[in-house]
Order: sequence, then structure tokens, then C-alpha cells
Amino acid sequence: MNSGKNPAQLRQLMQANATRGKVLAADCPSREILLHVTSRWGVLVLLALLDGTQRFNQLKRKVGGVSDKMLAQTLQNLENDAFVIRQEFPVIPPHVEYSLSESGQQVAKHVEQLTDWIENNLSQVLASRASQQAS
Amino acid sequence: MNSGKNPAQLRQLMQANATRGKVLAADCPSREILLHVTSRWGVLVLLALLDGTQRFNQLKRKVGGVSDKMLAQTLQNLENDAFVIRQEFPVIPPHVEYSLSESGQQVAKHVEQLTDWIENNLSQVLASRASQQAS
DNA sequence: GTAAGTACTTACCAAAAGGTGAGTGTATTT
DNA sequence: AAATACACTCACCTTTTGGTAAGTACTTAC
Repeated sequence: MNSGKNPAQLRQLMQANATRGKVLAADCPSREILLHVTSRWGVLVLLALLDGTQRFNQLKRKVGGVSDKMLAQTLQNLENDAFVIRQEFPVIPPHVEYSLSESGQQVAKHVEQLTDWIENNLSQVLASRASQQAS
Repeated sequence: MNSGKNPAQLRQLMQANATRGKVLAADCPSREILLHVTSRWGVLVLLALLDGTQRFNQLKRKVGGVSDKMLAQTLQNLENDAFVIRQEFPVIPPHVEYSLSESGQQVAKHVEQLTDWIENNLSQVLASRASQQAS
């Protein structure tokens, strides 16, 4: 029984199934959400919105390098996932405000911790890249 | 002075510059690292490696849906950033083991917290998506 | 009266990401 | 004798992502 696995392999297997749900499974619905959150511009938009409610062009200026098209698209994705709240004021010229929902704040904070770590350890990472560059 | 900004705007500006470095700047080198870590397969490979040292085909089976090509590519990216250690045994047939470095474990844990949050709150997110679907 | 700002969308194109299938050379398994 | 496993790479193709420029309808500043 146990398919001939040794204790170490069994422990690994059980731990994997216990701690992590099923993101590693190809058909897990978490994957799609994850894609939105960890997308190139998704990460940065969430970060930018941690500073509070902002308008479209404010965000565009804050998130360096983003285009109109991509900003609109990622905001729509995040809005569909209910991470971002879009409030439109029916005036002319248009006035729209974007902010994080409750759940949006929570994901954004996790994203922030990840990016903070990267920024703080950036020099080390860049150093190891420079040293043993093969290709 | 202060360019006509009110206190709230000033506070927001200062907080932004203090907490978050410069990822939001287009030319920030963190962005490239971030791309590797948050890439579609990068996230999942880091997660998989949290279970311990593993061989190529083990990883391939664990990370559902990944292709040979993409797995090799993301492993190489993560190795270049020194998050992943590749140990090759000169035997035939080939034997290669992949594991997380010290810094790899740290990023991977941040990634894990993010994915854990998404998995735990998945039902809520999916619910809000189903309700107000526009397009 | 001209220019710039507002929040986008659309059409078109380029670049990047990703999948598929084949191939490598040897060893073990069936 | 044939198949499978190992850790990849390569060439070819499709899909997705992303950038650019133009357009919208109106207002305010110059």
C-alpha cells in the first residue's frame, strides 16, 4: 500500500494538500482571479489605489508607463472581481472616482507586502543576477 | 506655496512616497523582478517549491497545465534572480533538483499569503462577479 | 478662437507569451 | 524488442497582451 512512497514523500504530499488548496490544479477558479491581481498592471493599480480614492487620469499619471487602454482594461477586471469600486458622477466633463473595496484593500495589502519585500531586497537580487549571468 | 494642495492631498502624497518606493515609476528595476515573480507560471512554481526540493518532472506534474517549455523558462528566470537553486547530477539519465534559496523562500511565502487569501475568499469574489456581470 | 483636460473606446499593428510536436541519448521496465 | 522516463531544446504556430493614434462632447483657461 501507499504506492511504495517513503515517509518523506508522504509527509510532503500531505503537507501540500493541507496548506495549499488547489491553485496548483489546472481547473481551479482561483487561477483567473490570481491572473487579474498579479497581471502586469493589476499589481501596480492596486498599489496606487492604496493611497486612496483617485480619478482615472490621476491613476494614469501615478502608474508610470500605463496606457489609456490598459488602465481602463485592468480597472474593469478589478471592478468585476469587486476589488475596485467605480463611482461615476453624471457631469460634464466626466468625473469618475476609483477606490478599493473592503476586499480590495485586503488583496492590495498582500500585494504591497510582496512588492515591499522586492524593493527592500532589490540590491541583493540584482547583484546575484549580475554575477552569474549565463545567457 | 505647496502648489495649492489641501492638507488631505498633501498627507496622501507624503504617505505614498514614504511607504512605497518607486515601483510605480516606469523605470524602476523592481518591475522586472516583479514580472518574474508574478508571472502566470512563476507564482505557481514558487508555490510548488514551498513543498521542498523537487525534480523537473515532479514540478511539471504538480503545477497543473504547465508545458515543458514554460516550466523550463520560468525556472530559468527564477534561477537568474537567485530565488531558485538548480542542482545538476552528472548521471545518465539526467537528474536535476530544484529548490528555493533563502530569498526564494521569503518571496514564495509572500506569494503564498496572497494566494491563500484568494482561495479563502474565492466564493465571495465569484459571487460578486456573477451578480453584476455587465459585458 | 485655440488648446487642454475629462474618461474613455475603437481600429490597427507589434511584441510577448504560450502551446505542440519532435528530437536528444541512455537506462530501466515490461 | 519496445516502451517509458529523464530534462530539456528547437521550430513553428496561435493567442494574448500591449502600444499608438484618433475620436467623442463638452468645459475651462489662455
